Amino acid sequence: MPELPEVETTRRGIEPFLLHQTIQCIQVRESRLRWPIPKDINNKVKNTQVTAVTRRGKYLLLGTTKGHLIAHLGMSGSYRVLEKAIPPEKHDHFDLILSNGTVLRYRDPRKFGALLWTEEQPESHKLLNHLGPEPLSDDFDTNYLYQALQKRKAPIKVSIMDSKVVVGVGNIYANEALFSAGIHPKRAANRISKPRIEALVAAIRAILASAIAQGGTTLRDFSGSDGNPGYFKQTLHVYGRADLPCTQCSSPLKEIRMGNRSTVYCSECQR
DNA sequence: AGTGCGGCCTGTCCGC
DNA sequence: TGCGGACAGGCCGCAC
Repeated sequence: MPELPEVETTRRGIEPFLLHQTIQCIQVRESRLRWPIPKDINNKVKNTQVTAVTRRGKYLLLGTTKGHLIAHLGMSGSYRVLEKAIPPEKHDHFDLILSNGTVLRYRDPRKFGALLWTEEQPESHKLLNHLGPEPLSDDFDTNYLYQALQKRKAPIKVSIMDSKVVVGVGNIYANEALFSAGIHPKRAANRISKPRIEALVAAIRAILASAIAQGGTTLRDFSGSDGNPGYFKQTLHVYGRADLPCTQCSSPLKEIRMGNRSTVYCSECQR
């Protein structure tokens, strides 16, 4: 389940192989992803040059001389770089083939990922134009988050996972950030004091930044490997630890469902 | 406009 | 040991 750090690690891993290279074609074997890969995508990208490899939220953006490829890893997607084409395996849904022979191969068992094409500015695209600030940018600060939450009486956990509020905070890191900030996941978003919001902003930034830093060290070489940055060995204090002792106070962690998602917290440390 | 939920998909795990 | 079913989860798109 790629969270923002995994997506950023992927971006950094594939960028050196793609930048300034010419796309020869895209070979699609399975087009039925989250949305169908457009049938004419190959005509669009053929012979274009990659001018930028960027990220917005959990979307990867490949800028070319004619438009942008918008990619998403969904739940189980991964890219790897091959020096030359080798026989695809199960779930290897498409290859982006460069004119120098390098192949960017996409694998995604659950097919929740996406590959789309747009000729408008990607930030104007329907999938991106509603997105809130990047959690690691200067736009995401205490004042911003506090203001954004004032109209929301939904639980804080649901709110920070809403990409209109801030992008890239998935279930794992939402649990961890709330534990770190000492905030109960069910607390109404508009009933949290500014100092506590400040702690939450700091927690979100710290956790994501640390995971990205570890991704950078974990991932030596995107070429040849399975392309999966895998799970960072980052210590998870609550996620996946239901009924185990709190790392801070030793009382057993509780698990509830919120919006059909696993939510783990310490009822002593989080209020 | 904010909120809640269905649906997409398949590997993994659990209970019988 | 085999098998069916629940579960996991990002996030859009729709209903309320």
